[in-house]
Amino acid sequence: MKKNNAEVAFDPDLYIPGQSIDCVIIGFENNELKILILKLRAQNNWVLPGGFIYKDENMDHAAIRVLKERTGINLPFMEQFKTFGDVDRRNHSQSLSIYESFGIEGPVLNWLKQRFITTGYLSLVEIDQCVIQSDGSSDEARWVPLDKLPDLLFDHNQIVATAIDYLKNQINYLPVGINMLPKKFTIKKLQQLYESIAQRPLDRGNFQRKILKLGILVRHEKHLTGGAHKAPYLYSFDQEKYGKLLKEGIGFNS
Amino acid sequence: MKKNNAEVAFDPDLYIPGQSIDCVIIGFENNELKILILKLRAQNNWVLPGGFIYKDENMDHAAIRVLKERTGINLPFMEQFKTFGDVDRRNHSQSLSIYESFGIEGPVLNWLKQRFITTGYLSLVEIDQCVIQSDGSSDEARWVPLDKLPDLLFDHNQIVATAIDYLKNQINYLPVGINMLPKKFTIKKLQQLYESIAQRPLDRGNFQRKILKLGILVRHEKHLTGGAHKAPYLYSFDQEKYGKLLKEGIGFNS
DNA sequence: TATTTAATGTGTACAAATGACACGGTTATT
DNA sequence: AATAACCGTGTCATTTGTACACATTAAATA
Repeated sequence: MKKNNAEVAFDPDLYIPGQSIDCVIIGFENNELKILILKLRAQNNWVLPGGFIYKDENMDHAAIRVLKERTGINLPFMEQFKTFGDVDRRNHSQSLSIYESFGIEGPVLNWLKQRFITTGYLSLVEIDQCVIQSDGSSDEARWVPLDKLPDLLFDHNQIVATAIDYLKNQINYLPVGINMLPKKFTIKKLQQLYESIAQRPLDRGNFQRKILKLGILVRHEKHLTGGAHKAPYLYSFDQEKYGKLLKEGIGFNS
Repeated sequence: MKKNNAEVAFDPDLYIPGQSIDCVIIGFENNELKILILKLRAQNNWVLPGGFIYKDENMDHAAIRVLKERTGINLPFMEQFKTFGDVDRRNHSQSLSIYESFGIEGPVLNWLKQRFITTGYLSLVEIDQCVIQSDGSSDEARWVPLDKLPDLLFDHNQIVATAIDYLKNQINYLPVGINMLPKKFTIKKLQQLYESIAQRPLDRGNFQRKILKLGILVRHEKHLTGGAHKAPYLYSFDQEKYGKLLKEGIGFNS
């Protein structure tokens, strides 16, 4: 089997053994939250974008780099949410067949066969702005709604669930709006985003009053829709004010 | 130098390399939060109770075992709060002199010299009930108020700070009262505990109303104080109700 | 041009929670 | 008997949450 660049370049000696990173990349499309998953090359196995940590690399940096390598997505920051350390979190026979299909053997195989503890990182992104470019380890990428997630490898379904739970809890401290929506958006879109995270409907009038009162939105010229109705205004975030506000938390009730 | 049991027994092959656990044990005494720290044997270096993970051991279990080994404290559960993965989180020359003073050399020394990523666990305890029994790695244990913490080794001060922050944030979901107070306690004590976590004074009347309304306290016979005043009532928790309530969260404002 | 449609801005009314403070009753000590 | 400090509860103004309503605006289209 022909080895591609990704395989040839993989030198386990460069990485911390037994420690990995998995990324939960969350976007918002069609009024629902979606997760980015990858199909491993030449297999029918779906996984989260993940990888290993260089021996001379901070873990937070590894999360950013790993995501960039696997998907081409370049983010300045990712949020650590939990470390998963159960012995049996990887199903061993499952792993073996994966490595086999990659044509992996010898010391590299042994390195990969060891037990791994993984740290979950999450990030909120605008799906439209993500141009997925695989490094060869996967041959398909897909944005999947939460309720349509397939069975992922290992404990990755649980990692996603934990991330979503974390997002829901930390909604007031994470840059939800500014990261997941296009620069300009309608208040309705923003409300729908909050609703899909909080998993409950919010009152339009109250939401509007509250979000405008925060003073973090800038109103723009009107939106030109194709609908037979008044076009909604477009807004964008006042980045500076938004950033300051996030530190104390935005007072939404999840 | 005579080797004690702890050293002789230490076989790095049993442990996952490069991965450690550090425990922030939080108690309440003299109306302030205190942290348990250990002084390394034959040194003037203070650290959090910490250790390594067996290759066939879940990480959550390792936290419980490590604490038991280092301090004799046996807890059924600990809460993971963050993983620390900066390259320079251990000061290297500092580490070396420590290992030297333990008489460590050869493969064990090399194993310990590697970079470590550590996962922080915290637990809330009743200080009176903790009988500290060292495994020999430390020769003194001390409960230190937060504002009097000395400089700890490595990034342990930062780990403590992160734990306290986590506790403050999760106050409504952690078994604060039931773990840190004796079985029977006065409402005033409970209030002081909450105040020391929230780091702000609470109104007595409102606190009393709120906590009683939760229906998780059982009132007992009166307290016999030595004070020249009406004795306060003693309460204990209705464990079952308290447990249920914690899942949805107790509505205190930190 | 008139009509339809949906977005917008605002009003209101009620419930619930918060926060600050106060009052009278209790009981061991002095 | 006086005192000290606790206990339970009351009050009341303020804020916040929640649900619903209504009039206005502007875009598309019939």
